[in-house]
Amino acid sequence: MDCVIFGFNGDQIHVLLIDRENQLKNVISEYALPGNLISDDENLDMAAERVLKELTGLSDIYLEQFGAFGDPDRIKKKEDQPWLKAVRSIPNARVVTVGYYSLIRMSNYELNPSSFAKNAKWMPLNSIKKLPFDHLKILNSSIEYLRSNTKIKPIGFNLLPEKFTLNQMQKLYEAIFDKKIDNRNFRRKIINLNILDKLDEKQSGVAHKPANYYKFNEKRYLSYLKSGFFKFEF
Amino acid sequence: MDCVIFGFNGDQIHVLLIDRENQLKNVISEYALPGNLISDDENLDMAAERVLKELTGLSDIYLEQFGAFGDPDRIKKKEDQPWLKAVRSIPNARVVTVGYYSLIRMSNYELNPSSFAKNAKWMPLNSIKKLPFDHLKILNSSIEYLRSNTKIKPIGFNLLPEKFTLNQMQKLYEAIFDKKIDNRNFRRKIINLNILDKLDEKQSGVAHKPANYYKFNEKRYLSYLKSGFFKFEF
DNA sequence: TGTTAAAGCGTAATAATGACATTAAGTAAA
DNA sequence: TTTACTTAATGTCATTATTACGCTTTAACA
Repeated sequence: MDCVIFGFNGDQIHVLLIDRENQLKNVISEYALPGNLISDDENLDMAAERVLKELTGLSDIYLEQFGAFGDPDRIKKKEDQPWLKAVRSIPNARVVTVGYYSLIRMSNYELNPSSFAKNAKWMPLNSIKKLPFDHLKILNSSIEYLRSNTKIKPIGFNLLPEKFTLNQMQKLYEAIFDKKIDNRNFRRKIINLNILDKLDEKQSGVAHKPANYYKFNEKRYLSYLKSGFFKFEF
Repeated sequence: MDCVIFGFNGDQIHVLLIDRENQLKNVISEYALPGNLISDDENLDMAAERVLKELTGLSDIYLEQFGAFGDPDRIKKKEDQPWLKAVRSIPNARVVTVGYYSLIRMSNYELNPSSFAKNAKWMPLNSIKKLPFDHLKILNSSIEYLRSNTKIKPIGFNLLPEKFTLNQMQKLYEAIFDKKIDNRNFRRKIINLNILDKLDEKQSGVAHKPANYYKFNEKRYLSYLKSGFFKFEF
């Protein structure tokens, strides 16, 4: 099971990668998607939750399965062999992996490091060019999934701060779709969905007109998240 | 790997189920989703294609992965034990399965039976109440997936005859969404998508105004199918 | 030749979308 | 204290999409 953990810092989408064992620094990429084997007494979702918890200390986070990957040669790259030999009891065993993706608030993670955390790192999505095994394929697949999901389900709850401005939210959507959005149309659309509550609070200390803060109306957010439809395109 | 193979007969959605070994007729449900283990030299998609081919003789059919299922107790139901013992070398081994779904023209299948085929059977979706293992869960998940997919991608290419009337197509959509659709609005919408070519041919022998036949414009159909957006709701 | 049944056209009211420009509210610098 | 700067926030119009309908057409068949 492998996890693609997306985070947002107000500007760019990032992905949480873990540093592999130190002695293997000579392999092409030292960073990989966090993942783990599934133990006998847990189901797939539980395994994904466990990895996320161990890594970030967070639970109750949005987590969704987006695909299974089982090319016979997914662990056959030459440069991956040393690591496999060091870590796996049967290095060449056929392994099928299930991909999960999660959306988390980067700041949350930075505030709650856990045992694993010192070996993990946020990487800007755009800068990730190499990953071991088929992790690049898995990552690309997760992005595709994230995009098409974002078109039909609300997101942001786990990516934005508790209170946020509409502009921050717009930036998030722009980062995901890699596309500029008209601010007036964005506002109209997001507000008409009725998933946001306008707070009685403004930015302060900024050298321009302060923006109003909003928060998600959790009830409506969740009902959209489940029942599912929703069209969000620009 | 398990396959949910949907078929349409002009009226109801059906699912292709296979009869399990004869000696086990005393188990609660004799029919199950077709599936197979994945062999060492094939990837997941290939395994699904193989099962579909063996079962129906068809290839080049729409086939999509919709999820992985790995509850530790998915093969622990009491009534499933005799079958497992008879068929599996390690009956209690933890097994994760990957679900694929496929859409095929029922008539095509009936015309091209193959080795397996005599043990397989089309069941109307609505009548399937019991299945072994977690196959009911897998089936339900596939239906959900089919529905939400149908909202954003064209379907019908593999479910309808080569030539079909708009009414047949409408019936298909009505069957999938289990909902009546206004015929005038349906027509307008589907026609404006530009995925249909109107043929110079009509129904004959019907006791009412004969309907025009249409076929899919494969090029545009495929481009929608891949690039993906599209909104089809009523 | 009239009855029946589905095909297929049309339209009017309403809702959603896309494209576009200006004013408002703060800080900071002159 | 005035001015410059920066981002927030709002409004409108033309176009397109949606919903909810009614009516005419074309065949078979009695």
